[in-house]
Amino acid sequence: MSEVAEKFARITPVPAYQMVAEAIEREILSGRLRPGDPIGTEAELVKQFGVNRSTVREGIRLLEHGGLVHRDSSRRLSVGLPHYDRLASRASRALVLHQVTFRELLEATMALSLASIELAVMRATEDDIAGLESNIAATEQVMHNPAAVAAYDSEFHIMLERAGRNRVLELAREPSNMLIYPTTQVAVGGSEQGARRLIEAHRMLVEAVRRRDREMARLWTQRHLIDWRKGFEKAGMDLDQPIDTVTGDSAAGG
Amino acid sequence: MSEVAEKFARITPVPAYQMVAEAIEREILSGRLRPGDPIGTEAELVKQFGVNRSTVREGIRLLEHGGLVHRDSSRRLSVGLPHYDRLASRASRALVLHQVTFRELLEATMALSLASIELAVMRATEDDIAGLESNIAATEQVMHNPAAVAAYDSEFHIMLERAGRNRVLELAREPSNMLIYPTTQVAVGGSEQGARRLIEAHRMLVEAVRRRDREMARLWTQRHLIDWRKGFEKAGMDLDQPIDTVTGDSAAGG
DNA sequence: GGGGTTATGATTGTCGGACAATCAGACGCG
DNA sequence: CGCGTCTGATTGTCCGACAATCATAACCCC
Repeated sequence: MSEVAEKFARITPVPAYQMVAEAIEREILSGRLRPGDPIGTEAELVKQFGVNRSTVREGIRLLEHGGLVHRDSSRRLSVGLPHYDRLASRASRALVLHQVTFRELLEATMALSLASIELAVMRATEDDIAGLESNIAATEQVMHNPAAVAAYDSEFHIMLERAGRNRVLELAREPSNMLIYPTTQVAVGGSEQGARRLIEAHRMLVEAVRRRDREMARLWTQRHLIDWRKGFEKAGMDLDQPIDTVTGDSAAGG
Repeated sequence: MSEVAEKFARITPVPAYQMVAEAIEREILSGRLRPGDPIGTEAELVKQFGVNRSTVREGIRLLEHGGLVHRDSSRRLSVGLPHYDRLASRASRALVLHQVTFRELLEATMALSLASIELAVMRATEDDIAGLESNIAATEQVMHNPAAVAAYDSEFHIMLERAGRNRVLELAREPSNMLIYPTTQVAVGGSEQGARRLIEAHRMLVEAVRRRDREMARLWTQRHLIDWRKGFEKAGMDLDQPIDTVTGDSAAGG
């Protein structure tokens, strides 16, 4: 943006494997290749691009890693829809590397959750609500297991935001979701009181959604998150500390 | 979450190149390798892992693509901090592939911008404000060039959110930012009136930040986004249409 | 004829070796 | 000290090869 206009463009020799990747990527992004369409075999790509198989393979690896292409049963290549999870896991790793603090996570989650819940209040269907309720029931079953509670909590909020029918927000939330999960475990772990309050909050959130009561939904979202913070503080953690202790391989996912 | 406990774990033969990538990734994520640290040459990695160079290369390509490792001048490998841009570009590509609509983008942007601006009101420094002001000055210089205005607008909002000092939010916003940019160009393009209103809104936002006036900041953020939507509608686009028309290679970036 | 089994070919993952181009660093020269 | 040159190291790309696996077709048995 604020750069001086330079006389010559920078010379950047682009390696062949990268050109292979970009060529396929362009086809996909332009819509000429649609998700599910088969891409040729490696041998075919070798012929098409006129490069060696090693080069093709290096190029394909890039797309495969990014989720743009995907190997279904057997190992044939086909165009895939990169799911948010994949991007999210990478994004949350980046957040860990950047040493974000719990405070940042909390602030962002507060804003995103409030936005999500408002949309959910507007748009949730009966099916959405039924799903949320069965999640709550399942949570009650495992109330004594902090890890399981945290897992169901994570699922609950994902379902909730899906009910809001906004995929941009969904994608925006997911990296933080993955960071929240391990900390919820810590926050709930202390006492059974924690799990109880969590379930109550979930129940009130569903009730608010059912009544289309926006203010009630906002209120309980805030309470829920404040509880989360308190549980976290009670566990002796510092809000302004980077999140790198808790985040084990559990969040990595296959 | 809702799966039955199975007796045996699924058998997933992990290719060697992937193990190479994961091994290096673990070292980085665990902190034993810090950003900037050199990773060995390909030959060294070949010796360490006991696999062929082609295999090592395929593995490295993955990390390199994800930004976890990075080749500085010459082409030596070193650990890199994946910057949000890189993730964001991939995320916004995913959004396009999923055919999100302008309405989704607008809703999410509204929520995220309001959160950003509130933090910016709290935390912006004199330097931040000076930067924003010089951006506005620069925008005025190019008022007649919609593309340039859109570019400065994008920069403005990035600076604004950076002033909020919350990297989680920053990462959450960036994918949508990249989608907004091309549409701003469309929205402003119609009349010079559009650019004028945009600059006015920016000015009021900076003023609000300077006065630490949260309500004023929220108000002008909303106005700014409503203007954006109106400009967009005036250009004859449909809010509930997927965003795939405008999103050219301009957003891809090197 | 249908269901299971076996051969066959295609495809991928991995390997070893090779070479040109390029870069870092040493060397020599003015 | 600045400059060109040389040398070794490193990367990008290529070739050819082989075992393991998968898809498919041919086969056989009931």
